[in-house]
Amino acid sequence: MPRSPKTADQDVVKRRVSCSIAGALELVGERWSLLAIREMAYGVHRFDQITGYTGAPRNILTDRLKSLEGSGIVERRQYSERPPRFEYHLTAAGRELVPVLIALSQWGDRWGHDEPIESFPHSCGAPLQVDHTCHHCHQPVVPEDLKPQAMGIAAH
Amino acid sequence: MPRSPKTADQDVVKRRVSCSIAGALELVGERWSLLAIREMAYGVHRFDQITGYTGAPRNILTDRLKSLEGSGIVERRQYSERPPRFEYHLTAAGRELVPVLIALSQWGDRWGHDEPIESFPHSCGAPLQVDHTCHHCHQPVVPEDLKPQAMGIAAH
DNA sequence: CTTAATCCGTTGTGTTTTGGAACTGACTCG
DNA sequence: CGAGTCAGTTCCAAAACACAACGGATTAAG
Repeated sequence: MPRSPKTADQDVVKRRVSCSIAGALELVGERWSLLAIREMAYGVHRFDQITGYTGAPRNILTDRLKSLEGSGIVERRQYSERPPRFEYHLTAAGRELVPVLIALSQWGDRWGHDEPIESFPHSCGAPLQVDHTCHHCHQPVVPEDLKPQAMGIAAH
Repeated sequence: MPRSPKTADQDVVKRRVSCSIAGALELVGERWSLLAIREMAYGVHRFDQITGYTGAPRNILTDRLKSLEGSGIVERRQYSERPPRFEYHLTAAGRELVPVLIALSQWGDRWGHDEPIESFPHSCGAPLQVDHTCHHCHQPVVPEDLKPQAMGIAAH
């Protein structure tokens, strides 16, 4: 019986625009953006190096860096006057994307289709494996925590 | 002086292909993919509902779901025989993307350009704020942990 | 029985975004 | 001078995208 219990559907669009995930993806969800951010997090700050390491086409990277700068994620620092040259650095907002990168990398380690890669070592020496815990109750955050009644979703 | 200390640059491409972040982005980095995954994590499993909530064009969503199914992130379950109808569910791989979604949403809450949104409540009741800690040493993971000597990056 | 509506797509048609490669320009080094 | 570096820009073909319309299968309403 393909007939659902009829949910209010006027606000179909409301959820989309007022969602932090969609909002984040609007700023960093385009191709190459997160990879460029990864490079800067690694400590790579020069245009040519970023293109080289990410594989991003130069013109695309130009665009991405420009828009990331516009979003306050990247800061453009001039390091040479007379051939005007710039370095790209993460702002505080950019640095706070690192958990996203780490989460992606952990997932990629486990489920990516490429050969198994050695993961980063944490500063403690052990291979980094991140636990996600609630700041308040210190319990691990599980997938079901994303499935809340919040935002007026009828239970399906 | 725009002159770097000359680094070996033959393996410029090596890093890109052998990176778990890039690998993950190849599978879920396209537009609408993560939003569709978000919906399934929320418990929304039907085509029309997913298009409605995400705003993704139908044909694009068809593509995305197909490719996510091919990557083993989404499972297509038939729930009606004679008008053949399907539901889309996350696999284990898909469910493990939830930390990525949560990290993105936390970032979006703080830095997204839209109006401040109320965040999810955790199951403990408090507004969810996630701590990222090393599974071994239980220390918080900080941005600098991503900047390692690993992967043969010369210090810049 | 006829008409409308739901649900899940597919097709068709333009627009936008990409990717790749070549080109510019201002230097630097030997 | 000639080769090399660095950071872009420009050009163009190819791919991805958005929108709207169409379709078949079925159930609900009048």
